[in-house]
Amino acid sequence: MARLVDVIEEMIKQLVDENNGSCTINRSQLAEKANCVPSQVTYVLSTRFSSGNGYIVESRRGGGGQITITRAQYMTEEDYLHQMMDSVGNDMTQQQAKNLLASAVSCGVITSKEATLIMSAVSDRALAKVEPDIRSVTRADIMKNAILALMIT
Amino acid sequence: MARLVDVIEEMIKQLVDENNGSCTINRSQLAEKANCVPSQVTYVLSTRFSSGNGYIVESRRGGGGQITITRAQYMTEEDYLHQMMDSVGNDMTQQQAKNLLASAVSCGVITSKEATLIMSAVSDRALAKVEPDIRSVTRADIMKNAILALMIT
DNA sequence: AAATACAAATATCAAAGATAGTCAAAGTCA
DNA sequence: TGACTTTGACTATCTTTGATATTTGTATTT
Repeated sequence: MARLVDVIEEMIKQLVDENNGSCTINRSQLAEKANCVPSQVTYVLSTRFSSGNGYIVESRRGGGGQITITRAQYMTEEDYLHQMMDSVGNDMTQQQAKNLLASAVSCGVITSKEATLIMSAVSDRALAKVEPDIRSVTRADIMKNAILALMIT
Repeated sequence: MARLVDVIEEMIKQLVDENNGSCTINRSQLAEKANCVPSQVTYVLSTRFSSGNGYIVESRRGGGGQITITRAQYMTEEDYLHQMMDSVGNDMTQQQAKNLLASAVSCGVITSKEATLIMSAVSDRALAKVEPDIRSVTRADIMKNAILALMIT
């Protein structure tokens, strides 16, 4: 009963790992392997492999079309944090925060302890008493401040 | 004729015990087992498994959604962090937060980077959009979650 | 060679489905 | 009476699916 998104995310990460940080896939073929519709792959790419997550995704349509996923590796810590900052919009869900931090940890930009700390600060639990309609905005504010703190330390 | 809350609390605690201090549940399924509405589970989690009670609760909505409950295991700086936790009341000013963190740093319980991180999360700036009358309460909530995070890392 | 038509991909977007959270009203108990 | 519990309707978030749009390569026509 594993989530499809997790399965696909894992498949892509493995391909990237196996190929020295970059892989090229055919969307329909991958979808067939994962037994899902092609747009599901697009969804996974946009939620788990965005630039805020430290990946570059390039694609081409038409005959012989393909998608190339590259893990950004020659990025300085400062650049990474900068991208991270940019990818935090006006608001942010708990899940988005978790994904963002997980990627930063796996890139070695922050420690898992730091990630846990930040996550604890932006969790729904911590923000329970903040009015629901500004919670996501507050989460984003806290996240941005935290990233800033990481930059200057 | 035990109360529902007690039944559910016991079920969850047993699961946590059986699984090495951490378990993942499906809210609806647990509710069905306990023969109650799903929101009752949420109620139990918020009244009996709060961070003040030494538990961390994380959740995810949507397909394959789930709730993970983890019991905090205190480590070497247990006493200090515990005291720290106790000293955070219901609410907390920015200055109080700063003082608390400063002493923790000087005791070597946390690094100054960690302190900066936490401070950034509870700063007035990060909480600017939270209504003033619940800002201090929110700050205290975040601080308690952060201390808890330090305990389990 | 340029224009056109067609086929072969990927992208987009919105609806439907699957969970969990919120909130307030009603119930219960000391 | 007041604090805690129980319930359920409504909301928020995340995933899955599929119809439609867009882009690109290639074959065909002029």
